[in-house]
Amino acid sequence: MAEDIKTRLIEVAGEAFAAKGYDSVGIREICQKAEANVAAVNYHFGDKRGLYRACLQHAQSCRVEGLDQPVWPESYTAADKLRAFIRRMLEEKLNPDRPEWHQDLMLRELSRPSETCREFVESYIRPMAHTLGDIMQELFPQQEWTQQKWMIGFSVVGQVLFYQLQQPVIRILMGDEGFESLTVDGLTDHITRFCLAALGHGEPITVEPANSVETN
Amino acid sequence: MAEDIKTRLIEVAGEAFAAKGYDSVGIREICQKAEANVAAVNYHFGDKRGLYRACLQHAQSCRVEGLDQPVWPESYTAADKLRAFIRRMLEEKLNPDRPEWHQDLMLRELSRPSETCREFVESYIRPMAHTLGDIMQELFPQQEWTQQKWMIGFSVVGQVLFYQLQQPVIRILMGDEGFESLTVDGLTDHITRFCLAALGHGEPITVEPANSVETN
DNA sequence: GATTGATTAAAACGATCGTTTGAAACAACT
DNA sequence: AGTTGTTTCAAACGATCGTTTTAATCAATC
Repeated sequence: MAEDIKTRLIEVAGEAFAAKGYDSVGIREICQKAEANVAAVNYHFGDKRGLYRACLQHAQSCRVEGLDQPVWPESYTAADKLRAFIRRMLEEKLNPDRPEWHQDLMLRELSRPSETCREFVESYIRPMAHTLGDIMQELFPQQEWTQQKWMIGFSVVGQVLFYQLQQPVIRILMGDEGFESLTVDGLTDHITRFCLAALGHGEPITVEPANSVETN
Repeated sequence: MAEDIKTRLIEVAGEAFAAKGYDSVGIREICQKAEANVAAVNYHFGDKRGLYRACLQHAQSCRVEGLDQPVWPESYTAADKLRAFIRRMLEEKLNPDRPEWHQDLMLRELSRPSETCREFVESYIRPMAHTLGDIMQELFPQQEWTQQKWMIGFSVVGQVLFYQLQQPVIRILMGDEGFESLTVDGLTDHITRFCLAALGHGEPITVEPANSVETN
């Protein structure tokens, strides 16, 4: 566990907030896990809301690089960029160097309208949308940015986010072994080919016979 | 407002639970809006959790027909069925006859593992997955049901759910007018064509020049 | 009209919530 | 050693939580 109390509190509280929600976590529960006194929260963060804000800020500051202003290799085609974009989104959830609660907390904040939500969208989501929009522009150079391109972007991101937001459902539907047979490589490949084919920039999905994993 | 207190409590509490979460809503707040006494909750539902369960049950019992065991017209091709499936999923959110909180509450319950979540998946989601699986089977008759077909199904559903789960983000990204320019018809058409093209059962998406709505 | 059972109402219960208090512990410097 | 400023601690604060209690109200039956 971390040495200083402020860090410990943020890590413990962030995980709890992400898992159960702001109101469902008491500061006594947090402080007990963080081996701190209850007054530590108010002393270091002002109040509970301040601790929550600190968690959110910490999660945002640790976000994965490469989604907002990525630097692609020269040789990359638009298809390669799309594949890299999708992979990085998927990796963001599974990155072992980063606690899971970071993105969980941010996704929780994004799911309901608030001032924090707006700030997050502008500083975090909007650049991603711009990156994806540039890739789209490369796929359809002659066109303007219309409602349809928003929908295409949402089709890409929606597929990726499904595996992060609906994890419990997937686990029940596919079973534990079926769920754990999903890999970043496999998902990246599927989603990328699915999207490219839909956009006329790749061969349609070909269904292959049952492989080693039987998911019934 | 409804006549009997039990119904009023369920409607008021369900809306609040769906919007803010179980722990963030007090029974005094609920009873005030429902014009009931605080003791009414414990009298009619045992305790707060009982009221919550009643809300969940009510939401589930009012679910839209046609997703679990749909009856397609004889003339429908697999593509037609897929389109109808997607449309009904989209309509489920926008159905004016049904309060929004019904699906919001269910989606909230589905987002975290619990016994209720498992029951919901088995009674509500699994049949939908089966319906979608049958459509897939019709598109690829010779194949067996493998991990890949799960991923294809998730690609379909993920696109639809995005518009329900990420509504605040979409609203901020596209702006209010841009968001409100999205129609069930338009979304159904886009997602259906996107999926069919990806699966090699339709022409790829063609990007058209800017239409009447400028969403920048 | 009295009685019975079901429902509503006001008040209070103990528990827990976020927060504050005031003193103790600690470190750094004169 | 003494002083100063910072951090930690146990205890308690008032407020609110879900729940219970007790009495009042109502409807129906004898």
